[in-house]
Amino acid sequence: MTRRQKNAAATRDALLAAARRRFLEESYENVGLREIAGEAGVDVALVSRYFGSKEALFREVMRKAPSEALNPDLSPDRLPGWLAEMATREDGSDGANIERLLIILRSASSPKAARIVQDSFREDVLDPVAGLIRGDEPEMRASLALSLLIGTTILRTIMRVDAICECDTNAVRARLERLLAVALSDAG
Amino acid sequence: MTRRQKNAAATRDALLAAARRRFLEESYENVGLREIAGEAGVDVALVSRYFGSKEALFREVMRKAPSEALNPDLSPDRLPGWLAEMATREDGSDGANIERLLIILRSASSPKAARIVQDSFREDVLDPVAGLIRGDEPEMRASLALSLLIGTTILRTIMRVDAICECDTNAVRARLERLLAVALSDAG
DNA sequence: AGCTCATGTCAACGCTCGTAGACATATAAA
DNA sequence: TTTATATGTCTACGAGCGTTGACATGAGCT
Repeated sequence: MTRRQKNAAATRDALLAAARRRFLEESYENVGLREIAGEAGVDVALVSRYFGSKEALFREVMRKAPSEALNPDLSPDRLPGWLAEMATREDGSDGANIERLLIILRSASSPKAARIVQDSFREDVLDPVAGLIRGDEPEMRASLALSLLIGTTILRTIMRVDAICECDTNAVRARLERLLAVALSDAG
Repeated sequence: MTRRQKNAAATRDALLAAARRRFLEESYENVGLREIAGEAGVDVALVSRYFGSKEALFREVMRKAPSEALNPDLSPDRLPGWLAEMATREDGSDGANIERLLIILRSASSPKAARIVQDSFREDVLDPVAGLIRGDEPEMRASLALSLLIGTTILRTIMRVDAICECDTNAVRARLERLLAVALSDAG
């Protein structure tokens, strides 16, 4: 029984998209290839054919994940507001920018994905933010700011803490923005 | 071949200790019962006998994990310094206090451990900290402060970010303490 | 139309996992 | 010393995993 039309590129894209959706909601080990293939409406074997291995598929997901998150044109002054908005954005709206970070956090403790995830964090998240910062020890200050983004993301998405999820988003955002400004500030 | 002396309590403790050590370094799914039993110098089947199931063993690890982390006698003024010190403590020293949080973070995205982990975070981490805070919306402010602790812990332990790991610890701690004070402050 | 190769499906392999039950043996009571 | 029970070991099951190779079939060229 062959139901699917034959279109290699479309199939590859469907697999990639399904994989991204799944890896966004569960960790590397907890997403099965049959699950991904099923969501893409395709047989499992095609993962091997098009990507070689599960690890390679995951790497490709990371490579293709939206990274407009880190707009290098952003001026340093607007960085706190922008990070705060990203951290408090509702799931419904265009949260695509934070997708990469979420995938990273979900699979951070998966041995086979750890390296990929660490590299992606460094290259695609930490370095761009640090690059926007002037003054001493930009990496350290960027790390502290990103700690806030990471922490709130985990509390909201994984721990489901109501005080962050269901409260007045504007209040949280304002507080967060102030915190981020302090974290990024040049004052030692 | 029966090498081990027969001592139920000691064996149970050995299994529990080995499980805690493993769960501290890898996520729920990535730690096998054979691995734990091996580290305890015991056969796998004893896990079933003494704890019933892997999930029950994990629950017991959570139940027994050190929770002096959250000293309820701590005065609110000292909270920022205490949290900052916990976040920057070297691995070598007595980092036992942060063990529970690390286990929580490692297995947060493991479906079978998620519930246990979420409950433990709420009861053993968030509530105690929020209980120390006066003023409006203590849970929200506690969440923001804990976001910093969570974020820096992930960057240090899982992402291995040098800017946080290998830099001048005192500088990071001072900055962190200042941030935590802002996060916890009553000012809206 | 007929041929051909890319594309998709299917079945199965080897492995590891959590778990269970039969078996062996050290310990303690009789 | 003999017996009984708690304790530890061994084997194996069934399920799920990633991966592979053989097989089917549709699309496009001649």
